[in-house]
Amino acid sequence: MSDQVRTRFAPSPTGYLHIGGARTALFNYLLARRLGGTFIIRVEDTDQTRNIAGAEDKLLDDMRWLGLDWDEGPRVGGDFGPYHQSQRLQRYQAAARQLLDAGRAYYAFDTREELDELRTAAEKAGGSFYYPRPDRFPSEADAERARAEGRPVVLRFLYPDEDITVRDEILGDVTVPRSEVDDFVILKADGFPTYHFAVVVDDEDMRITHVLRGQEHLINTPKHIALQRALGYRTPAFAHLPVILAAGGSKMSKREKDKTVRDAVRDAVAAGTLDEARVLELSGVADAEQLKRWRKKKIQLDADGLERLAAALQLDLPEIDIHDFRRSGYLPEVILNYIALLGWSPADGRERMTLAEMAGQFDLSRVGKTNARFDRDKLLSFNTDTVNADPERALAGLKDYLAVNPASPLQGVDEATLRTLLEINAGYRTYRDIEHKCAALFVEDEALAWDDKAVEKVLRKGDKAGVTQLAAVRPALADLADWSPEGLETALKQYAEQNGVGFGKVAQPLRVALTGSMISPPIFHTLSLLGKETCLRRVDAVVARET
RNA sequence: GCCCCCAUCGUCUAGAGGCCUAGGACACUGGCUUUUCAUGCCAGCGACAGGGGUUCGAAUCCCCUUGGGGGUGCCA
Repeated sequence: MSDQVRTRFAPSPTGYLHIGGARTALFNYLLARRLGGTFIIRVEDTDQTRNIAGAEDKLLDDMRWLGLDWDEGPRVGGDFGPYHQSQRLQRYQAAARQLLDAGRAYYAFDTREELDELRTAAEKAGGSFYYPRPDRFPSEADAERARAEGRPVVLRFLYPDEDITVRDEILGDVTVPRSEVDDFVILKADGFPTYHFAVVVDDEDMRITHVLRGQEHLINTPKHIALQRALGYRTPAFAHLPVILAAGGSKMSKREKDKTVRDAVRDAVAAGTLDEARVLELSGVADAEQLKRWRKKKIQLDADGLERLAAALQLDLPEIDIHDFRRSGYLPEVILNYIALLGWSPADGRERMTLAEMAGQFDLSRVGKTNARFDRDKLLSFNTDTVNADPERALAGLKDYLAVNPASPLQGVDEATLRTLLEINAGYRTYRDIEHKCAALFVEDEALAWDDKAVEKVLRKGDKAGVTQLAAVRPALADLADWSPEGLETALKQYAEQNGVGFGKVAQPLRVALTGSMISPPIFHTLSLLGKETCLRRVDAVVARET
């Protein structure tokens, strides 16, 4: 069938899969699945200065983790490859030759400096830069000469003298005036194609029928249409997706992480909990001068530096990349479900859907036009429900969480205990929550984090009532043989009753003494998991210290 | 500056001229459950940006204003 639907997701290997990229990938996936078509991944690695080693693998791993399987592309191959633009250079050169021969493209030799100058001048004059098309196009010999002289040689497209209308499946007809587009570069000086050119050639070669991408590409689309016409290609259907914005209304970007850390560092240094030298060491920047620049928002820290600082400050970084959400303890199907709703609403009005259910009813006509803000609370809510609904799924998810969080205190905990943890934490929101809540059960006594407010309120307040209570209940615990949650419950409730104290008066001091905080799993499980010996040791230590 | 896109509760959205005294979800507030934190259950609060038209009738159509977003690269 020649009208087989073919969609593609075309990321650049510059980092992890971004949440916005994931949404674009998802919609392309859903459209292909819904229409019984083919979903393709193509790697757009034409900017040699921006490619990051290892990024492609991470990106594809994130796609796999999400469950967005592709039918053609890297790792799986296909009949329309290669699927890396860097391996398709001959194709672009051939297409460029075709345009050159047809008089639809011409050589240009301007240097960066010359172009910058023209741009600045145009800006000063209050207008947009517009490449001045020469009266006579340089010849092949001129190009040779320029090359010999060491000038950059690029190829520019002769943009047609007409307004071009994009028929967008979501936005409707959008006309971009001819005056807004100039003779843009299609082949760079290094012989690589520009994005605009590569996209057009590849989409044709790969028989792409539907191009779904972010709205930031809308203005570029006339360039692609003009190119397609000049080359005699088909023009696929276009659909420009609304942008996903951060809660504050700006674009979701790594900058948010930077800001979070910068603010926290400032506060910590002011409070004296973190010193300058340590900041410099953790940040990973070369010297104090660079650190100063970072403080002034002139530069951004790299991911590792941000991670180290966040860890030192016990700070949770805002999630931006899919990998961030994975590390924070969200389930992939939840993320997909949530981001699908950012811009799309199913006809049946349901909100909770599996990938297959979404694919069963995805429809471009139900994709909205307005930008959507990312709401972590709603994502959290979805995750809470999903993770608490299916114990087996939750266990697998927890194992995955541990696989990407090597420093987790839960590392090395056996499966039976993990199951118990899941059970006694029923109602948890993310795996990170379980980790926070249960860390005290798996760290050494010396490593316990003491919450001053908890100690004050539960142990010291009222003439050390809590400490007194601890000392009083201690013998009962020491005498107890059955250290199971049930045995503990029987014994402790009996103790409370016999001594005429509210159960909370017994449980809370124990909680703080054993975990250093007012937040923990149910008290009987906390005791049981910790083991009798550890419990008595921690109680004794607190009683000794606070008396 | 110029060009393009957008505009319903705090947020995501339903709504395609009368079905809307505008529905749902999340958040928020109050109550209940509870040994902590969560979860759960119940109830409540809460929007058609403003102004002009068109029409018997407008959240829905048109125009203007305002606001938001995007673009203006040999980045994608």
